Parts: sequence; structure tokens; C-alpha cells
Amino acid sequence: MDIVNILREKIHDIVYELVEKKKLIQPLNINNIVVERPKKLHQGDYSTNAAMVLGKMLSLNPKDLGDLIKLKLRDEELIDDISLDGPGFLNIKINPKFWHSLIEEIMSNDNCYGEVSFGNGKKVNLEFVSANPTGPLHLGHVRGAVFGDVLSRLLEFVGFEVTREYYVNDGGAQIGILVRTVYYRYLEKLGEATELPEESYPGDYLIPIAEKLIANYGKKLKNLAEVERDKIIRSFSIGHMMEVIKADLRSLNIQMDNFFSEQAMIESNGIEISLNTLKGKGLIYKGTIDPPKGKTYTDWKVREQLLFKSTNFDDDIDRPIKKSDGSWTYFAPDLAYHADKIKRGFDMVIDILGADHSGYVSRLKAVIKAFSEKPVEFEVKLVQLVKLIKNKKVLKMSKRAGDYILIQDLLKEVSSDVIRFVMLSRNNDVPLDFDIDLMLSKSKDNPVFYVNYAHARIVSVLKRAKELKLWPLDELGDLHKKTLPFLENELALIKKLSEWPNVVRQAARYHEPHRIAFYLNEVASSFHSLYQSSSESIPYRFIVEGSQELCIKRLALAYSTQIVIKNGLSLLGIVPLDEMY
RNA sequence: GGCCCCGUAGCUCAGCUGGAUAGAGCAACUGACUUCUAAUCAGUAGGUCGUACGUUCGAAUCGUACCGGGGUCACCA
Repeated sequence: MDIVNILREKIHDIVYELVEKKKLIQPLNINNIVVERPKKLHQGDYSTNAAMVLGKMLSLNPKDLGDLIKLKLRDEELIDDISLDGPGFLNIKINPKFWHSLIEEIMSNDNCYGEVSFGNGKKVNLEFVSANPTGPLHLGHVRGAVFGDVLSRLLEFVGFEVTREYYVNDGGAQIGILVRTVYYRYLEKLGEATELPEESYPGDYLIPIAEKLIANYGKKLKNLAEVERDKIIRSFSIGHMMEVIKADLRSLNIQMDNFFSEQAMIESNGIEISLNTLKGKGLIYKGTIDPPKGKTYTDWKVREQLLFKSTNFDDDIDRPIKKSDGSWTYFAPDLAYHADKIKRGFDMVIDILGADHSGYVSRLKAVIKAFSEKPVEFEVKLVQLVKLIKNKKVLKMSKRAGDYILIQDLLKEVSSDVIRFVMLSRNNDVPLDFDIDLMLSKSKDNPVFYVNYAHARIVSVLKRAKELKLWPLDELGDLHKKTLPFLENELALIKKLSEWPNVVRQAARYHEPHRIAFYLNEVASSFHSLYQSSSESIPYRFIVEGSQELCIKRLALAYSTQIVIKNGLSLLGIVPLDEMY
């Protein structure tokens, strides 16, 4: 029995009934009505703002409505007591015998506990990582990658159908730099290079590609015409870089469903096709744009360019599609790519981008609006910068400077599980310090450690219980037949566990996977607190010799906690530890 | 200058999308291991939620203006 959900439904029913009676004209926003744990213990087990939300909509006194709702709820067996407090909160005290049912609910649902379903099979396109195939991933990419991956898992968990997509920027000018640099490395390996080209990627990571080229082609490439040579190096290098990136993603336990190639789209005239659609809507024209106000340009040139009329869709200026030399701007293929997403019929499109792309958001929104016949939900999640810190010093990561820390090297020091958890230990739009020393510490400073430790403690207790033939439970009869009441600090943990479905719901609805990580910390804290507690100098034990009833009750609680931790970590793509290292 | 994000305890951050007396962790101080793992726990202390108006029964949360920090702004992708 999911107590919170039952309360929600009952309250919703009453609200609908009242709305019916009062003939409410405005649409009812039921999502504003929440059932939550109050901050203070004396305010009951759960509280709801239903009377206040409804009062506002019906222009009625919340207290009168509260009384009405209270009368309707009072007779429920689930509810022990209900009171109307403050500005109109209904504070609900749960009949203590139902806590056993909650524990039963968690144990019988196991992996599915918390599976709230509201996605209704809607199709979601979730684009993330999308790093250029000109170098390995850096920590910023990893943050976006983990964010996207966990959001995918979350959305799937609540019933959406998710396509995880990586946009491969294999068509633009930066690929030219890649090819040039690889060719330089190739010559260098043959002992013929002079100096690094002016525009290049100086990092060592391109050397293996050159070695492979030599292994495959020997010295032959030198003698080929430039066009032909570049073509070979190009596909060779992109292929190799994507393999490196895919390997990094695999090590981080991230699996994409689709790699969308920019180059392939360009070759199949994807850009022209999209532009024709826009032309048909009168959204393409030749014109000039003004320089940004307040910024001084010494070399501003007025240019006539092909422009997309994104100002029709709330963008600040119209955006150029072609450069003056007739080639595409960066935006052109991206426009076509997003048009393609719409064409594929997704109900929801989500982009996860680095915060340095914030200026890009409004034109992408414009593209989506221009192409979608019916409204498509579109959201861009910007992920802020990650600072890598070691020995209290910030390590710079730059493709240009070449001082690059490879994810594979980082993984030798810190496990993927730790990286994943830490990447979600902040809201996505606040910068993150990734402190390696902290990640290695075996203490509360290290957030995953704390959660894992709680899990390991539970596993250890259950193992001991098994040795004593106290576990598993089903050999010992049904829990609900045992009537021993829970202690106050046990109840604190149980109520925390009861929040789980709600945490999932909120995290999925608002696309905020970090909430899972924060919640798991709270569960771990509540568990450690119970584990360490004592009454009258007698330490708390899950296994109490001589009282099977106590054992059953407490072991069931421990096991329920394990289920919630396991489910939470699994959404984060992390495998819980059974014992500490 | 325009746009986006941030500003909450000494530090790092939550704050369930408008609710009750604003919460954690770290650092500081006090205390708890003969244990199913003390890598943990309990307690004390710490606040003009950047500032000022406004919206209403009610604002850290919404609006406007300002202050401070970061990002970004036409042939770079």
C-alpha cells in the first residue's frame, strides 16, 4: 500500500467532487495540490495544501473548505487524526498499523517500488553528449552525459519511450583541422614533419590514429592527391575518435540508441529539404543583420546573407544560414537536424547542452516552432561547467593547449559510480567542482560512499540474519500479522521511504535527476541514525536475540531500505556495494 | 550594452515550482565504540534568503528596477 498515493487519490477525488458542486469555470490544476511530509514532526505525518489551492480557485475561505475536506477524510481507516492548521493546511496522522502495510508494499514491489506511471508511452528524443569527434571527452561532456543518461532512465521508469541520441558533428570545418593535425602526426611518425600546423589539436591523443594510418597504408598517403588523401584520413580519424568516445561512454555505463551523423544528413540534402519547407512558409530571406548593440566592432562588415526569420518565434535576431562564401553556417545543419527530430514524430524533444551554448537556445526553440504542426514539448537543459580539482588546484582542460586529462586516466583513480554520483550532486545549472581527493576519501565527504555504506551495512545485517535462520522472511509468516508497533526513529526512516515515489515523480516531471542523489543521502542518513541509535544505553539492533517478532519487524525495515537505495542507485546507473572496500 | 544562469549560515549547496518557526553537509565546540562495519551517530552554535519596490491571505520562490559573479553575442564550431 502506497500511503502517499492513496492519500493523493482520496484528496483528488474530494477536490473533484467539490469542484463539480461549485461549478468551477477555470481549469483545475490538480498538480498544485500536493501531499507532502511537513517539515515539523508535530504537524502530522503528511499534510496537504488542497484547501488553500482550491480556496484560491473558488474564491472561498480556505478554512471553510478545509473543514469540509476534513469531514470527508475523517472516517478513513487509514487516517488516525486530521487537523486544520495555519493558513489552511490539513495535517494528517496515519493509523500506525498501516506502516506495516507500507513495508509490505515495498518488499512485494521490490524493483518496481516507486514506479509511478505518467509517461503513457509518449516518445521522447533526448539528445546529449554530442561532443565533436575531434578529441576525447572532457569532464563537461561527462556531466552532460551522466545527466542525460539518468534523465533517460528516469523518464523510462515513469513510462516514456526514450531515444538517446548523439549528434555527431562530422561535417563542419573543425574536421578539417582534425584531418590536418592527423596528417601532421602521420608525417611526424614517418620522421618528416616540420612543425605543428597553425590551427591544430596539439594533444597526444591523435598520435595513435597516425600510427594506425601507417599500419594500414604505410607511406602511400604521401603520394596521393590532397583531396583523396584527406578523404581517407577524414573517415579514418572520425571513425577512430568515435570509437574512443564510445569506449569512454561505455566505461561510464552509458549506452546511446542512435548516433545521428551530420555529414550523412548533409549528403542526403537534408539541409536543402528543410530550407524548402521554411521557404514555403516564407521564413527564409536574403538580408543583413545588425551588429549586437553595445558591443563595438572595428571590423564589422554589412553582409547580405541567407537568413532564417526566427524573430517570428521570439528570437532576438534572425539567424544566418549561409556564410558570404556560400557555405553553410554551423546553424544550418543543426536547424535541419532539429527539423528531422520533429519529422520523426517525437512528442517531446530534449537537448542537453553545455552552458556555453545558452545563446543558442532561442534559435533552436524557433526551429522547433517553425517545423512542428502541433505543439511539441521542447526543452533545453543547460549543464554548467565542471572544474577538476586535485591537491586543491584547478586543472585546466583544453583541446587547444593540449593539456588534457583523459577520462580513461581519471577512471583509473575514481570509479565510474563515483563520477556518476558526483555529477548529480548539484543542480544542473550551478557550476560543479570535481575534487578528486574528495572522491577518493572514505568518509561522508564522499557522497556515494555514505550511501553505499548504508547499503553495505544492511547487506551485512541480512547476511548475519540468514546465518541465524531469521531471514528470508517468507519462511516466517506474514508481516502484517505481527502487531508490534514501530519506534519513533524507525518511523522516521519509514516515512522517508514512503517519499520515494513522490521523489521519482518530481524528478521526472521537472527533469531534475539530482533530486534522486539528494534523496538517497537523506535515506542513508536516516538509516545510519537508526543504526547508531540506542535507548536507555541499550544500542539498537536489527537482530534481537530471543524476540523473533522484533527481528522480523526490524529486518523487514532494513530490507525495505535496501530496496529503496538499490532502486535509487539503479536509476543513477550505479551498482550498490555489498561490502566496503 | 542585449540575452541566459547564479547570489540562501564562515565554506559548499538543498529548498518538492507560492505555504507553516528557511534546511543539510563541511569547518568549530561537546559527547558516544567489549557492537549486526564508530568510514558512523547524538548535541551546541551559526541567517536582513544580494538590495529596493510591487503582486496577495502568504514570497527565498512570481514581476519590475538596480548591485555583484559567470557564460554568451554576424563568414567559431
